[in-house]
Amino acid sequence: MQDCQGKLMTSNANEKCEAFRICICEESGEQSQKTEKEENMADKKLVEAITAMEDDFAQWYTDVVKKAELLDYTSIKGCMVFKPAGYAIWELIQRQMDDRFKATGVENVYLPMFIPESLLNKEKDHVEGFAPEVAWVTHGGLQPLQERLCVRPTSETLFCDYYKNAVQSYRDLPQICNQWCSVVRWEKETRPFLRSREFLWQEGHTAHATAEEAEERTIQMLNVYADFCEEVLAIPVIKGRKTDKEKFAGATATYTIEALMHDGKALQSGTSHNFGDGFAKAFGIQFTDKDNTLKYVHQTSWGTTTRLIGAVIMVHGDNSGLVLPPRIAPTQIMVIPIQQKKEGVLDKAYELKERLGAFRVKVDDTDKSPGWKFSEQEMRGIPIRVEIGPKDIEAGKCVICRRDTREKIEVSLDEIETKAGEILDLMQKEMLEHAREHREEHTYEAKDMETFRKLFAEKSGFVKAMWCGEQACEDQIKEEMAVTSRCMPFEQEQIGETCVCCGKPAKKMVYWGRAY
RNA sequence: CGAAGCGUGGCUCAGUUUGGUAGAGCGCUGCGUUCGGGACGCAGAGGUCGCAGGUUCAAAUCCUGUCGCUUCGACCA
Repeated sequence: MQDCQGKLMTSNANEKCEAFRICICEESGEQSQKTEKEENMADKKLVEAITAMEDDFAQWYTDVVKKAELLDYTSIKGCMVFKPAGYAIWELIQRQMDDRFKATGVENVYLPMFIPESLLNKEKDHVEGFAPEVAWVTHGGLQPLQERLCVRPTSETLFCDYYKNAVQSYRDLPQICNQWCSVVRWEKETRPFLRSREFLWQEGHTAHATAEEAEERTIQMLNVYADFCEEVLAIPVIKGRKTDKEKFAGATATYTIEALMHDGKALQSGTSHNFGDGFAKAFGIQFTDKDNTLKYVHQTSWGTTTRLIGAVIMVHGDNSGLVLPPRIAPTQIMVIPIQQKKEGVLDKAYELKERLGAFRVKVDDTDKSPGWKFSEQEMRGIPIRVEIGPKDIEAGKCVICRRDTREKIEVSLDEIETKAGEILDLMQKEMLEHAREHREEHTYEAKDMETFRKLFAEKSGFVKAMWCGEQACEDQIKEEMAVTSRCMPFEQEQIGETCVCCGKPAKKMVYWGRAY
């Protein structure tokens, strides 16, 4: 402890102070009052490393992204380097989501990244929605192009162009395709993972013989997303339908999953659209049905993006950095040897790694101090670490420390595989529970405008309130307090009889919030 | 697109007001001592100061222009 005090004074590597403080509280409760002075200093110095989320959530977010080495900026605004730690998370998301897609009959395809302007222009609402943010290719080599090409902001038009030829008969339906790719939207303001000019995503596009079948697929994929978020990302979501004001350009209905971040702001985490036959009519996608009549197909599209990584950061992270749910943690277990130069310590660490081979496990055998390695593991969000040193080896045990609770658990070396598995499972489960508790605590109800205003002035979170269905009320609420309707949830509650804004008879209960 | 801030070794920044031999800490390399919550010593390497003009005997510093990044708003995944 004296040692650390000394370090506090002389070092400007700061996170250790926070870590030290927490360690004291854990190991011996009665010592907590003696360190008030140290705590002040620790709090002050910590700010330089990872900004406390209570002080400045946006800065905390950026700090975590940098400290966990997920991304790097490049010389182009809004275009990021996904570093190994960041890309590995995306790969795990991709793999697990893709498995769930395939289980519902989805096939993967790949379409070009360029869209001729004339093709983009075919569906009026669609082009109006995206025109302000498309990037254009005007030259091929040194020659100007006859027709400029848009870099896809989304691929509805390309899929339509493809389906137009691929679909002739009812026997060619349904078409259930998905592609993993990147798209470009020239955003003014960019933020790592949440809003970049080029981003990675998947976009599913389907064509069906009937409206019912299209609607069924739209909802089915929304459910896939919701289950994925909860089971894999440990993020609880609200499933619902977007109002007309918020729906996708060109869609007849947009469904969404909405998640609540730690700072109480909402994040649209995935959308599923039903296009009806609007695109089919604009693009002429017709088929001959069993009754020998020509019909238009009914289409859907659905997408999720690397924004999900931003959601994970903002739902689970804390002031020591990233906290990853085990299922998407590129490294689930970090084995940290103590006094690794002592005979047999490293060998034991490698042996543990072998035995934990069922998990994604690494040994930190760098020559950094153990304290450094602990902080590093925490900033990177690695779910559990295994501390192993001479004392442990002698006692035939090791210490497992959980990232989310920082609980230290002594485990006999004989049962490390089972224990590690149990702890990871428990952590995955409890992270979802904690996120759900947080959302419940930050979900409010308003029956009248006064309460509604007060809630958004004083609290941060979702507010459930009734709505008449008129866009005028949405506009007024947005104008007045920068709050938007997040969705009309599938699970409706009758909070009141009248619209929170205008007082006319209410049609739907709506989740309102400030969004990312 | 509006507002603010910032461009100086890999990183964070000082130096710019008042022009005069490019600095610090961290990181990096080597050797040694350490190791249960960001250890320490010694020795090293590394920068045409965002870019382009201009003023001057002399520019990181003054002038003009330009490019870029970050944050906050409006718009959007």
